[in-house]
Amino acid sequence: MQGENDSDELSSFIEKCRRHNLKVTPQRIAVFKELTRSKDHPSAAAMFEIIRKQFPSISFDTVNRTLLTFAEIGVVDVVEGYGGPRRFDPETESHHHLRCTRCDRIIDFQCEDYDNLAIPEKFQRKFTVLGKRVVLNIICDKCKDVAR
Amino acid sequence: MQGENDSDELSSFIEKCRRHNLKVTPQRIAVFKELTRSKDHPSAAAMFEIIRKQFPSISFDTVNRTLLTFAEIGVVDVVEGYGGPRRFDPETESHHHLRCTRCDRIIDFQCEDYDNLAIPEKFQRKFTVLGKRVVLNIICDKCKDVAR
DNA sequence: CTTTTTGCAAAGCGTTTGCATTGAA
DNA sequence: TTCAATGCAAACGCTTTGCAAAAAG
Repeated sequence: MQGENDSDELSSFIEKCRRHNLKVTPQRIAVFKELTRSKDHPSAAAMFEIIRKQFPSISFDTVNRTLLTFAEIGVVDVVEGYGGPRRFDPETESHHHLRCTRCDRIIDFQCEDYDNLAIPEKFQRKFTVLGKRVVLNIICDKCKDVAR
Repeated sequence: MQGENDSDELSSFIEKCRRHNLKVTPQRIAVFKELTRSKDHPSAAAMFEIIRKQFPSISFDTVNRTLLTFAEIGVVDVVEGYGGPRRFDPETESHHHLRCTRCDRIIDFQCEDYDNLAIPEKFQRKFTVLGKRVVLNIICDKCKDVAR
């Protein structure tokens, strides 16, 4: 059953590539599969380190470019950062973020109240509103106890 | 009256420096004054370009380091970014952001409904919650009409 | 066969660091 | 007089670019 889901996801990914005239290469499949596996918000470098274990000949460059390409077609999102390397979010459905200001960990969460937040009408008139996100800045459980 | 506010702000800035054992240098004052003037979300480079007009001998380095120091003591915030240079927010009171996904412009706005959003109790228990922000992703008025 | 993608290397930004000099307190 | 801050230059990290070789369609 999990196998079914995986291959469904893979098929619709391949379909998406076709729609965008992107060739389906082993490298792109490897990056995609790692994205579906990830529950994190990895940088390109982090993705590269994981993927190269299974695919030693892949280059950092390809991983990075693939992630940027995927961001353009909506396979990943780029998440908000505060100075470090660009980070990607495999979860493209609407959700919200806890962000530890000490260690930069980002934790996804769902919240209906936040999803249902009204967007002020004046903004809808003036702009094209693509989406919204609530970010809660926190000091996470791991960092809270560490002396400074 | 505006002058009164300015010198009030300056005095409390100087006071803040003293509390944090920071020396009050002409460079720091120049950066601070430019911050109070700014309604934008400038990068260190942008701040440098503006400040050097009034203070030609200041170095990029000092501007950058000063902004980082100010971020530590709460004179500025670092705002969420999506890959470009780190950007600073002179407005440190609670507010929310419109963010154009095309040109990266950030527009501040106030919204009581958003300010009043409850923070899920489970997060308050597990973490130290420092603050929250709603980010609305938009295509801004200037970018909307530009052909792509 | 054509066109995109890959891997590599170099270049390009932006940020950070080390250090001698300067200046605030 | 002391110690932090500044300016400069070099180092560093991350991202982007150009290009020849390889692979997808």
